[in-house]
Amino acid sequence: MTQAKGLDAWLPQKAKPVEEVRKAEASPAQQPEATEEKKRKRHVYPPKAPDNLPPSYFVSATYDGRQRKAVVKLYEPESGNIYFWYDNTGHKPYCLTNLSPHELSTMPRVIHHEGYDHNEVIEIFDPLADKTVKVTKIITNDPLAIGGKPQGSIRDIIPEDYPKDAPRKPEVWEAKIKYYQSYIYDTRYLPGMIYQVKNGNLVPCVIEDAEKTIAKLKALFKDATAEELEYIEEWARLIEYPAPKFRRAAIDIEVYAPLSTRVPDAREAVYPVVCCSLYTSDNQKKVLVLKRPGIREGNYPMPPDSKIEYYETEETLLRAIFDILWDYPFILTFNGDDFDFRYLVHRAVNLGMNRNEAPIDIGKRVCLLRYGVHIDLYKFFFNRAVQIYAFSNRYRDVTLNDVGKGVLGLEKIKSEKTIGDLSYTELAAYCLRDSEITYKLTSFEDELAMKLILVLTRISSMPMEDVSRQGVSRWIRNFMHREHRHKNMLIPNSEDILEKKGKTSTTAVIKGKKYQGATVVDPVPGVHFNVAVMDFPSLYPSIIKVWNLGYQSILCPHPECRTNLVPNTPHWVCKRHRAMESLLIGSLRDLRVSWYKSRAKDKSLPSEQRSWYNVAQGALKVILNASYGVFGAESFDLYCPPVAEATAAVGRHSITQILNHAKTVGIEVLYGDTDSVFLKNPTKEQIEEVTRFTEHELKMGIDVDKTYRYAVFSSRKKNYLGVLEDGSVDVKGLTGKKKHIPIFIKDAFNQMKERLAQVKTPADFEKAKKDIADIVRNRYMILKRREWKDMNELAFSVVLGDELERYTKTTPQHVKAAKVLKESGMEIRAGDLIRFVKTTRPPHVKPVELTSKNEVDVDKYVAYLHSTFDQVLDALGLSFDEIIGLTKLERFLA
DNA sequence: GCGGACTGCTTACCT
DNA sequence: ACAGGTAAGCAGTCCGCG
Repeated sequence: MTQAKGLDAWLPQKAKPVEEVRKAEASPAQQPEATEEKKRKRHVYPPKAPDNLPPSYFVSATYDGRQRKAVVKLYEPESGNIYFWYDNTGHKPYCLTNLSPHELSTMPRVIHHEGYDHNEVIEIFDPLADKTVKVTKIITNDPLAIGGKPQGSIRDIIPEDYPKDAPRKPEVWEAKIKYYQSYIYDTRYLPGMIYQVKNGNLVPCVIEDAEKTIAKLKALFKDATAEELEYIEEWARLIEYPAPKFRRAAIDIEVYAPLSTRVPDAREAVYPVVCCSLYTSDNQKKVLVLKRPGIREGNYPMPPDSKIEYYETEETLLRAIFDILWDYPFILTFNGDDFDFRYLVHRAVNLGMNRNEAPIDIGKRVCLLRYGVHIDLYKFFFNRAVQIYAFSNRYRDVTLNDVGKGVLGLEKIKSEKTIGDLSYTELAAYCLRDSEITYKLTSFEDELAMKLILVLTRISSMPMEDVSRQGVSRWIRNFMHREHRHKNMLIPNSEDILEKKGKTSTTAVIKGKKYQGATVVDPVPGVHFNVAVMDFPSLYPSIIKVWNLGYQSILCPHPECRTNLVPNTPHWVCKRHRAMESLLIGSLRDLRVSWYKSRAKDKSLPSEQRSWYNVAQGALKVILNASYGVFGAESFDLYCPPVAEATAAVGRHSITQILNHAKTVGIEVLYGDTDSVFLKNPTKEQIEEVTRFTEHELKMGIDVDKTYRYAVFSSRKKNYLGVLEDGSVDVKGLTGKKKHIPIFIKDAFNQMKERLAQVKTPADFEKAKKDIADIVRNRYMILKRREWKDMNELAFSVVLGDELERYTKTTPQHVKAAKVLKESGMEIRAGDLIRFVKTTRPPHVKPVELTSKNEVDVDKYVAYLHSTFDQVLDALGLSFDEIIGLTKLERFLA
């Protein structure tokens, strides 16, 4: 390890002027102005890292087919450039097999394979067999020789050519790992971390400030074993090291299309690219526009300090765009994988340009850049885990408009016209807004999104391109794979885990599920004052830690472990060895709970640092929340159903124990779900008793998460309303909060919510009840008199979960409405939000746009209002029918 | 032929 | 392509009813 120099410039904790810290060793970034000649050259030869490169971030790794080497993309933040460092360790692609070298020598298609290099016998620990074994390592000169070709890959040849009557099954391991991942694991390089090139070698930088913090933080974990502490330290290093400023550009293109209802096909690229906007971290706001006959300039207002550049031909426009892609180390798009970049490449080819002029590599699903890192924010914001935990559901439709609105409060420019009808300034403003939103999605809250991607890059050991596109199960798989390689453990094949450890033994409550999940306690209906909510922080990760769960440890081969049973299951857990997953997940959990959660809230820290800790704890939350689920997901490479089942079983056992204990010490439990219990008006001693009991009996921490001034329960599970001491209101599961209901009803619900927030004592309720009755009566009258302002208020908005033609079993209302829209010429796709109104005449639904006031089925809306409010009203002792003035007889008849 | 009881499908939510 | 549990509304089916 070497000491970093000149790093202070991008340490968030020390904002010194750049000049002050710039060291005498000149940065290689100071390149002379590129001439046309040089520009063309760099299109062929990307910038190679010099023998000595100042501290730079490992942002990506890939395989260079021409040089047959792994290549690392390094981002040097002072110059803002990317440098390519080519492997100099001689690392080669390989896979493992149980066949002996002798057996391999009888397989000509393997040993005479054009990519085959040699083989050697190695010793490795087999986690399923729980012993060290000898396997043969097949080394090749080309990753494609192992796998990836449609036919003739070694991983396919071995099972094909091995004698069928042989006594054992031929096995091939680790043949599906991408080569650059294999390279990253074996070299122990950590993507996202800081490296220097010294005399041609890539060496890690040590950041003293971060190391000091790590040393300090380690002291907090007094109960941790030495092994656990090592893991905690490694995770902490990945998170404590500083982030750079990311020099980046958001881009967006517009394509001329004769029909406004259809998106131009990116593979055909028949229409011209007419516009490209650029919004960058160095404050460029630029729009490149194609000159076309008959287009007015117009005078649509452009943002100040933005500028328009006109291009006479499409070729020159495309070249200018490609130059941008050679300039910026990070390029942001919204759906660039599927549209912008694909279109640009095909369009360039259609125009007769040389394919290599476009610095874009097109894959099946992704488009990567030859030079920098392309981050497609559509993919990142589409990620469910990111959507829920990192952006707390602030958007729901993954469109630029909706994400921009939900996260930034910034929307697209609305326009009724088609691209061809816009004046130059209208087009430019429209296009620029799109890249502005795209850029700001990464800059808001102190660059939260970029930092999140960086932290996830480090945790998962994946290139930034991959981490921003792939799901949480890939992140988890990759850090587990990394750990296997670091410990010289064979990475088992999924089928072998399943075969050895088997399936599940409990019965799920829900038909079609694989095993039984969490317990939900029946709520005690009514209004309850002073409710303490106690919960286990990260229950499932804690269980995985405390119970030593992992695919190796569950149902292990040792006889003496068979008595170590998981409650309510026939599964036992290993007592001999610590499972790797238990260590990885447990240490990550402890670090989040004992360090990052509180640091993110620590007001004594500078705000930049607090925001960094907030990013970190959010990233850990995303991963921890998924860390149990992945074991029950077939798509996960270390899929092991008994592990998932055991985790859930211990969870049920834990909450049940608390319930029973609370009963014996006389605490009333009002409700509980998975990892929480709601206690009615508990004394301090009672809370202490519950805490003591769980820590002692269950070996897990529990705390009071929040206390409600009062909470309202109906008899429905996962449905309640709680008012916190500061007057803020938690609404859980109630229809009034669901996003598909008409605003007309939601508004009334929110009025009620606000009124309930005012209630402080049981006595306050009487007045509140009258006001709530008024709110309901008012809505009812508006409906009956058809006095609503706008049809949009009555629209239900439901997401079309699947393509229209795939609804074969039933035709739900939103599908009926979607079909009507399709008839009228609209393009309807899975994921679209369908807005419809309930009408009196069959088929009883109509898209909002097509509905007039007199068609509305008012009674249906009254019924919906009724059911929405009933969830709260019965607990308050109110009746919807009485509020709207029905007599007892009328109610009986109704 | 109609209506109620029932099951299944679909979406949105909770942890 | 992380899991299971719950609520709600509607679509579709079955069965009884002289």
